[in-house]
Amino acid sequence: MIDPVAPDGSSRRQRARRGEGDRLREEILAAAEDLLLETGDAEKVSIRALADAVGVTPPSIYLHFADKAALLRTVCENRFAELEAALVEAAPPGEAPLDVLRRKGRAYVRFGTEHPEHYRLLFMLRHEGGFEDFPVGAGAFLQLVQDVQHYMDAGVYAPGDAALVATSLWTTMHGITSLLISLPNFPWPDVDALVDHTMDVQARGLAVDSSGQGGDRS
Amino acid sequence: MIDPVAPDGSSRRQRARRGEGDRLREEILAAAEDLLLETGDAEKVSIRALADAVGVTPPSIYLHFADKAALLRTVCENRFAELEAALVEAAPPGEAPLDVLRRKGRAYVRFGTEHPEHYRLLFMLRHEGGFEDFPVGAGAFLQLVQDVQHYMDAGVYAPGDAALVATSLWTTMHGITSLLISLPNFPWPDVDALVDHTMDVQARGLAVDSSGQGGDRS
DNA sequence: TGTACATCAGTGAACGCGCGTTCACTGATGTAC
DNA sequence: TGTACATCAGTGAACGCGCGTTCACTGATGTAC
Repeated sequence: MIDPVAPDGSSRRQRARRGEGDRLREEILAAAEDLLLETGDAEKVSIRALADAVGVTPPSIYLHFADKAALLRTVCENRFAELEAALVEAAPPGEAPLDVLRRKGRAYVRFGTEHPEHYRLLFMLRHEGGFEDFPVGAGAFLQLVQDVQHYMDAGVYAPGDAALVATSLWTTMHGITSLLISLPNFPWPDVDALVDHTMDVQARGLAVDSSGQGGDRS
Repeated sequence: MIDPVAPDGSSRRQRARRGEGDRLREEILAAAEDLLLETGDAEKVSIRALADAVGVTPPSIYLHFADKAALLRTVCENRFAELEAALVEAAPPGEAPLDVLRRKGRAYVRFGTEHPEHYRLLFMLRHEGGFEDFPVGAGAFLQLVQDVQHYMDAGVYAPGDAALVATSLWTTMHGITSLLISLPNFPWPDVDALVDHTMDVQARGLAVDSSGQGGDRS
């Protein structure tokens, strides 16, 4: 028996048993997540780096993914699911609308600052596809639209275009998150204070009693 | 005299006269802007592509820029100056505060959607530096802080932390701009309507008469 | 219980590519005498 | 006015690198007889 250590010291992975080939697939995906977190640079996630991290040769990756794009798409989907779960978990049902907004806002921004390169992959690179490319993300967005509609129907928000309002809320949260990621050394105020302030301003602006005009004018 | 056309058909640039070496520098910068616009991909702006676009060999670039990073930094600075000019021009002095917000918001978003890869270079890639890296950008931001402070002093906005409010306004505009760039095929509402709505909500949320609490609670 | 064989999870070497950058050089341009 | 020469704007060839991907292969694992 030969020690499974290559001459250069990098450890070589034990071969999966028959029928357990899918194990490598999961290991590759896990390594991609780790690499994104460790290097903080989506460009460093190369086929070769992944193979090295898992302890396997580059061609092995192609046993489990058609190409690099397919691999990254899978990583995206997993992260999207995690983001959606974080948002659902952040606001237990039955809470006051304004608190929901704050909580979800904070959770969204936290997700981005804790996994900056995952967030970059999801929302800061160019994605040509529309909704259909991100079924999970679409679900989370439609949930937000429904929430807004619900608040409008309940008389908490002024009546208006729920999709427009939801889009505005989402882009607002994204603005904070993505600039924190891109310009980490900008003289930021306290992040929670920024999120809370921004959400409060939005909440006041959307509330029925905030103006005599009743919703936006478009 | 030999025709200045290479065998492959690409045109070769006429050599600058003595003392006019800086002309190439300007041509390189112009080519970088063009390449960003045409390809829509900041990664395509390579030393080789630039040299080719200008009609020169790659080493010539190094006569005018220390390295690629220095070149891109110069491109950034130029674009920043243009963004700042667009913002100043968008809102002539003496206008009503709410209109100023709308106009500047629209101008900011338009700058981004018209020059997406320039915008990406400025705000969607990771920049390690703080204010000092972008003196022009810092100027534009401080201007915004002053505007907000001015509106607070004048009783238009509720009193509060002007820097916090300015940061919130900026991240809000950035959120719309950058998501439009990253996800062009998302089912966006009308962009102007989105900007106006978002700015109106912010304006209402910031106005003195929007709540009994008087400003943010932080 | 023993052996031939099909299957499956990988390997090893190589492909062509584009990249940033360096180095020794060339040849036109202007200047001094 | 003519010529030698310094200067300056570039060239041409090459460096080493890491990348995604392909291809023919190997060798351990389980199964059929």
